Amino acid sequence: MRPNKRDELVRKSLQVFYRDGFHATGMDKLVVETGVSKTSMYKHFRTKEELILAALQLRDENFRKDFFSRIEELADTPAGQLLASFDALGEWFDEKEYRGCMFIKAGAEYQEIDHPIHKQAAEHKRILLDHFIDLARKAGAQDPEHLACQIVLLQEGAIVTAVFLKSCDPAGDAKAAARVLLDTELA
Amino acid sequence: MRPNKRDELVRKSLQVFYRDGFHATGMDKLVVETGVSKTSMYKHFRTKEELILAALQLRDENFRKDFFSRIEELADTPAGQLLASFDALGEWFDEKEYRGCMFIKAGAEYQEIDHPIHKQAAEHKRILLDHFIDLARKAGAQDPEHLACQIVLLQEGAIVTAVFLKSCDPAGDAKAAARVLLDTELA
DNA sequence: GGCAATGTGTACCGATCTGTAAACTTTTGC
DNA sequence: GCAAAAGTTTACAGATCGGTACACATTGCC
Repeated sequence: MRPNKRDELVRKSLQVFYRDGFHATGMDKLVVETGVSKTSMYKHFRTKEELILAALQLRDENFRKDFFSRIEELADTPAGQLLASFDALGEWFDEKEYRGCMFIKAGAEYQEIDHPIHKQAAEHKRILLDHFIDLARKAGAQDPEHLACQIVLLQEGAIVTAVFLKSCDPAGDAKAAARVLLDTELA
Repeated sequence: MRPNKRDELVRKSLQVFYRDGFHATGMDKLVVETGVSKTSMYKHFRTKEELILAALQLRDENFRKDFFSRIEELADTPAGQLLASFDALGEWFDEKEYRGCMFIKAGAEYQEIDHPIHKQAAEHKRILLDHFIDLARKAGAQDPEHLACQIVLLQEGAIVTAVFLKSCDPAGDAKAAARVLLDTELA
């Protein structure tokens, strides 16, 4: 089984885009950082945009897999998993390579709502929300959608705040808030 | 009192940066959009980065002035103002030019924590947090800092979510969550 | 062995990037 | 009224942008 060059290209491009941003990363830099020749890149992807979309798709798959499986490791009840999501986020924030959410940044650099990159970022957020709506329903919430939206608001807020205010404890504060909301909703 | 060209340049550059992003906005585009010649721009600002910093400073001043004064219009008690912040955000989200938070986007495009632009964005967030800590204290919270952090998490989450999930009601959901947290903290 | 797929290096295209030079025009203060 | 300040146009420098052309090397498979 040979290591597919295409996958390697996407995997490493993802790292560079995450570290340096999309507009700030030129194709020449990717040639150096990925070790894949430009000719080869353009055989796999017709444009830089297509490469970005592939990188975002990989990120989406990896993030959801890691995030959800970590949550399930940390708790085994739906309500517990809703809360455990903040512990999983906290672990992420503590990684020294943490640079915020790739999809928030993608949406920030490609702002037109019809832009494929923006739409892909929005879809990622939508899938996450749906997952937590499902968890909220299983937890027995009176209004699962409402509760899940609030949980997601706290998650997004923590993700953003963890970038700017390292002195705070966004994951801890968000978890405490989520616990109050959860108790209120399940009461 | 002649309209200062420099201020006009910063004001219009701010709009373009907000609409199109920082890396995606070249100086030549700014020449066209602001009507100020490039030579004149570089007389006022030695680099593009300095212009961005000036634009962010203007944004910081305007945002805080508008946000805080709107909050005080909507409520006259500290607790009421904490909640009213979400109504003010909701009004902002409904503007058709809404494109998310300028400082989140600045931090996303300039990610190194030592970068002047990143630091300026972080400072803006810090000032906002301090303001809400003050409000929480005046509202009689047991732990003003903790409550304010949670309020801010909800605000940031709503700001981000309003970009991606227009179908939801981030401001309303966040306000409802804030009310629960406030009642718990003041009980 | 041989062929096709997949990869490579290098050189290049036109456009755009930030930033500068020089000569000229308008506005402003006194 | 006049000089300094502030603004303008035009042109350009050097680098980098996304993307392509072409000739050559490596690999997997039968």
